[in-house]
Amino acid sequence: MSKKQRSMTIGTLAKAAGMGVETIRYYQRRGLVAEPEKPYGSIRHYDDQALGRLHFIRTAQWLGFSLDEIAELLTLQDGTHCNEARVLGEQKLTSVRQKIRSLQGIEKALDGLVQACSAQRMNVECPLIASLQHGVVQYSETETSGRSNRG
Amino acid sequence: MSKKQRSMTIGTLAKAAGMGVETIRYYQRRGLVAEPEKPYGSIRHYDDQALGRLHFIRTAQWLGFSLDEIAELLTLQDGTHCNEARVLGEQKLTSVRQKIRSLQGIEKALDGLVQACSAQRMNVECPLIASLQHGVVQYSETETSGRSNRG
DNA sequence: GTTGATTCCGTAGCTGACTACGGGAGTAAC
DNA sequence: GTTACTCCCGTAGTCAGCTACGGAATCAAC
Repeated sequence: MSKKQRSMTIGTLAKAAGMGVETIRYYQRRGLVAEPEKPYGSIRHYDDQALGRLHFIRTAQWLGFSLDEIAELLTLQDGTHCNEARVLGEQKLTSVRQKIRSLQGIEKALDGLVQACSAQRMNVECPLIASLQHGVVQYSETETSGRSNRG
Repeated sequence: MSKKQRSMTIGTLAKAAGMGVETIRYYQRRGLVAEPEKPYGSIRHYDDQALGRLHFIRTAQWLGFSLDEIAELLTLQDGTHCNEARVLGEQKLTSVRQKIRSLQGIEKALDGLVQACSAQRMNVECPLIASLQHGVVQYSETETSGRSNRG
């Protein structure tokens, strides 16, 4: 059960984790990964636990968690806060499903417009442009792309 | 067929379009909407065409177009470039469908984890946290959320 | 004719997640 | 023992799409 305990420099660690050195240093500044002690006048060394932490972050990011949320997840890391973790997961799941619904609305609208464009032959007006101009597209106010997608 | 040609100040226009004055001025700087002539020592006035332009931008944004892409769409505005517009629409449609697929993968993974958390009763380890730690979640490398979603 | 809101305009700040730069120190290869 | 890479560290820049600030001019109401 004991993984080999490599001792890596930050560059090696970055390569192993598939990310840049600067990214790791950025996570350190954000407090997401620890900065190991620096031997007197030497260079820091990282072990597989550090690598595991980076995988944790990557996977959580993929699941849609922000770095702030990941920091929160990491405080629950001892595994004894399953309820809290589950709540965070459920919230994320809700927002993911919301995004999917929004995107499906967009897909439908866009598909209709593209198909109308393909069908159009001799008409002067382009259906896609026309619908943007005249507001034919009806969208539900559940934003996904475009403005204020940083909330 | 003639819409009433209101003459609006930028504030009124902003209200009508449901956006802030600063946003409109930002679009002007980006060249997305024109800045009307300013009467000698007076204030600029906007008509319904300007409002239409803002609706165009909003709707295109909702469809997933960036402001740069919208600028491109606006050059096709005369309606005679249906092919070009359709190609842009198809590209966007492809990326929207890609995003949906990614999100569905995420939804599935997250749903599994949340359900495992709900089912878990006396076990010490939280399934969500554990899977982040040990990399149980397998994700396809079609990124949607998280890192480098600014490409 | 004064108060108070709005416009004008340039410039600067915000968010999130990086990414780059620069200069000095440490380390590895030959 | 020199060359060339890598590390360290702080600070600053990037991207997209806004949002805010500040000071002067203009306009609307009373």
